[in-house]
Amino acid sequence: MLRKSVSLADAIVETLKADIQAGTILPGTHLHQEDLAKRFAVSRVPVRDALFKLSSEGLVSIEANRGAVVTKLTTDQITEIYDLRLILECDALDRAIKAIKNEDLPAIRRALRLCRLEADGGDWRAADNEFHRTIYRLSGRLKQVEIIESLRASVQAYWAQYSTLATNEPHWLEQHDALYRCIEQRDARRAVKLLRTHLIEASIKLTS
Amino acid sequence: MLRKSVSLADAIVETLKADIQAGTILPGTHLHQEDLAKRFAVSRVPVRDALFKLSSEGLVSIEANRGAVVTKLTTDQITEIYDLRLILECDALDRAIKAIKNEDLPAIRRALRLCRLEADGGDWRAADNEFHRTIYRLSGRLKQVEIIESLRASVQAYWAQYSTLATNEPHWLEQHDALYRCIEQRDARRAVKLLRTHLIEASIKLTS
DNA sequence: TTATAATTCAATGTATACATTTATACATGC
DNA sequence: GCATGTATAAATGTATACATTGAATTATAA
Repeated sequence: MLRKSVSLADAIVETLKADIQAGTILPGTHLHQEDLAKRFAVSRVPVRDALFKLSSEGLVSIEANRGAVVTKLTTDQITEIYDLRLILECDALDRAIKAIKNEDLPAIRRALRLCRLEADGGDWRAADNEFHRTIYRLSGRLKQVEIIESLRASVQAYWAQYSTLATNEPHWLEQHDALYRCIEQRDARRAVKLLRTHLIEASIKLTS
Repeated sequence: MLRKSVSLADAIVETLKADIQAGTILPGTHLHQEDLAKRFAVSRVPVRDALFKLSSEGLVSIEANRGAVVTKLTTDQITEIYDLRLILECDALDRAIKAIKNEDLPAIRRALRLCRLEADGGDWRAADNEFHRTIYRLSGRLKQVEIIESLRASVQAYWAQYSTLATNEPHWLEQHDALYRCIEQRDARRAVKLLRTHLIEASIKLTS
């Protein structure tokens, strides 16, 4: 259950993050230190460390003397996050395309292939994240990518109900393909436009 | 030395943050848990909590089993942060002006007065932060404001050498006044343009 | 009955003690 | 002389025990 990565706290972070994003632990759930310590068979100390780290990514909200709660977002907050993603991801994509080299393309193609592979049944959300992260990283803006990752992680839980990409959003795969073609041709303008549409669609779907 | 806010960890966070941003503790400094515990006359536990919280704001970087270091930024990283601030703050300002009501103006004027008051000798950076925060909050985008605050805090330490605003940047006060007038007249376009200039100037000054 | 105050219990916050990891110094081999 | 390996010290990671806070419950008074 708990494969020790480097510290117990990190392992707990990974496990809880997966649970939250998979919808196993729902937003609003109170996370008792004692319970978690029992579940992972560790003391409360690494559990506390883990909760702090999760709070830094915005996945849980900690209130002094009152414990941690899995962050619950209103539709307004989800909209805000998607607006922020729109700004930051479009900028990162634009910069990435302007900085990209031919030798970077195979990595993107690989991520793209993984998306198709995981589209139904598999963990398509993780694959989707990996695809976008791979691209954004090429912008060289690590802080920006970090913030984007955090924002993406925050809304991840609210996609939990859509277990398969293929049945729910069949055209998303085509959008990914189209995005790749734009990147290949260094057509930043069109790529950004695609991403914009992609994100707006997602935002609407999630808040209605 | 340590006025207990709500938890010891929070009090330590406040103190260390002030030290880092004032330049008392320089970027790159290694923060030993034991030393800090001794300094604040507490155990290592709240110190660890505090370090985690500071890391979530990006002020310190933690590596497993290797401790915490006050985040040291390259000029490229500072530039990146200012680019991000440019995007996020301009957007927040635009939204704020479009949402602002007449009853919100006194609070801004008060913050503006404080800026003039602290311009030489006093803590002008805190006053400046408060001024901008007051405005941005009116956008109703709390997550965005939070990210902006975090980014502002990250570069704060690098302004430590400029102890007084009045002697170093006399025209900043006028820029603040001008910004307020734009807000008063709901001239979002011009306000954003001013802020843009303001931030670009700051970025250049800090990275050259 | 309702409101308020005291009590109790459960949760988090903190301290101390132990375990593990990392880095330094020194020794040993080639 | 340089590289490798081992031993030692110092730091962080973790466990256990205690202190404090907050919430629920009961008791009391109006």
